[in-house]
Amino acid sequence: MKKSNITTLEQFKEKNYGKRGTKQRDELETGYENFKIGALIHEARLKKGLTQEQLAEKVGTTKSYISKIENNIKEVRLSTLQKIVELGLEGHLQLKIQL
Amino acid sequence: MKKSNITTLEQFKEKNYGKRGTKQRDELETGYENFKIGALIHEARLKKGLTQEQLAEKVGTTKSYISKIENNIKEVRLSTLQKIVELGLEGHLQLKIQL
DNA sequence: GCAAAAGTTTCACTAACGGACAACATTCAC
DNA sequence: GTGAATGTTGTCCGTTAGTGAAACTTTTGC
Repeated sequence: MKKSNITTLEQFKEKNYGKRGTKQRDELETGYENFKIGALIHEARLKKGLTQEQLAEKVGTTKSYISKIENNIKEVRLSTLQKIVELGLEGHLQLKIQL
Repeated sequence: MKKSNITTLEQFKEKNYGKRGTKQRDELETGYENFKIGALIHEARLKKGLTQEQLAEKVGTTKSYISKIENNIKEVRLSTLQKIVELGLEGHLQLKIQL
């Protein structure tokens, strides 16, 4: 495990993604493209300061699967994506259609 | 086809969903839940004044499948949802994660 | 440089699901 | 009521999302 002068998760997140409550810190969005979902999850995971293994455990899957999703090797099912976001990232998934 | 005093599609859409450019007319969003995606597509389709069959044809699928999606009998694949939104509804799909 | 942690890739496997097709039901205009 | 248009439902099948474990590579701390 990497050691640094940062001791709390909050410090980590604030340093890398700004203070809590800012859009930059709390919100991640993308126009949908297959190959961007991986990046979305990847970023969200880092913002939460989690390793793939930790995320996997919270969701009830394996780190190898998380890796494949982040690298867009497997397409995620919407229901699985929801599990990852809600259980793993403790966030909320939102869907928007612009006509 | 139902006949009425409305003669153009634009009139239909304006009457039922407001003027172009308004949020009410152009935007549909939902916190992700399985059973809400159907309603989202259903609403978007009506806003566009399309039948299930017309939508299906534009996307390259069948009306029976569209029906099942709208009624939440089948979960849509993300890639298929994208096709429906972009090809069928001529809209744009957006995905957001709230942490 | 070394070791440990984190991430990637491969392989084998299969239950579950997406999506097609055709038949059926409903709604609507007249 | 009747017929045409629209929407729903049952059945079926090929594809694939997801598992699990192991081997491998990259990154990191010291």
